[in-house]
Amino acid sequence: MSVARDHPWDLNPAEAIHLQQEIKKEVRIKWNNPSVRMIGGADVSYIQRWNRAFAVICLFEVSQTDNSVELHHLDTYTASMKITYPYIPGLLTFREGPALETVWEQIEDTPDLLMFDGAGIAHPRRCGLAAHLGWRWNVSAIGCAKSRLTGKAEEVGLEKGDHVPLWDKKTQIGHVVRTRTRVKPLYVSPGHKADFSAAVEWTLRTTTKYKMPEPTRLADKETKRLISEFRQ
DNA sequence: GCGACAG
DNA sequence: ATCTTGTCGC
Repeated sequence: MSVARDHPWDLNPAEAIHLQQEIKKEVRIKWNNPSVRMIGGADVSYIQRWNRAFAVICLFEVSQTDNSVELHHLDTYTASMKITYPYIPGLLTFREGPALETVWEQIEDTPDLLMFDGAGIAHPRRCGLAAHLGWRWNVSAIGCAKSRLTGKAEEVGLEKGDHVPLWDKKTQIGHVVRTRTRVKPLYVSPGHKADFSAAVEWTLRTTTKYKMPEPTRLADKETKRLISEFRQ
């Protein structure tokens, strides 16, 4: 797939923050996908001592059955590269973006939705990983983070499917979503070309027996497999 | 000034 | 996120 909007990745933190503030103005949280036929899950793992990242996007075909869906794994695309950018809270995209984009460029068919392990607009400048890369690649994207970057929420119910809004001051930025009963909830937010409902619904629809949705869960598993192959 | 802080 | 030994449970 092609990159719709380009910009340099090697920005210092002040420049990166300024760019996020510009991108934020162009991120659209409107869902306009009548049918979802293909979903991608994206994730990155590292070998710390080699400063090396392993990025994966797993593609799934979606078959609708009533309220739930079935996912059929189609393809796994991968990339590995040296990491130069440090982890700075709020600037994760500048660390993981280049590796993920190398994977994205190998994909031939446009997914209807991309799911990321990280924040969408639930970010101090509304420009988390899923918002930034969704905008750059001009694709619908949502963020499913395992922990909170920013925002406040009421306690969420214990049952699978329970969810409460996540707020920054008086502005909603996402939801806290219980994807498995009595298991730590996810922090779900729209990235780009997706709204709050689509983010929550597709997160729940694609979650089966683990807390993470299958697309990002498989992508994570594949990054770990790449690392174990690389090590030996 | 002091915590909080996706991965 | 990674590193890292053991432990508990299906």
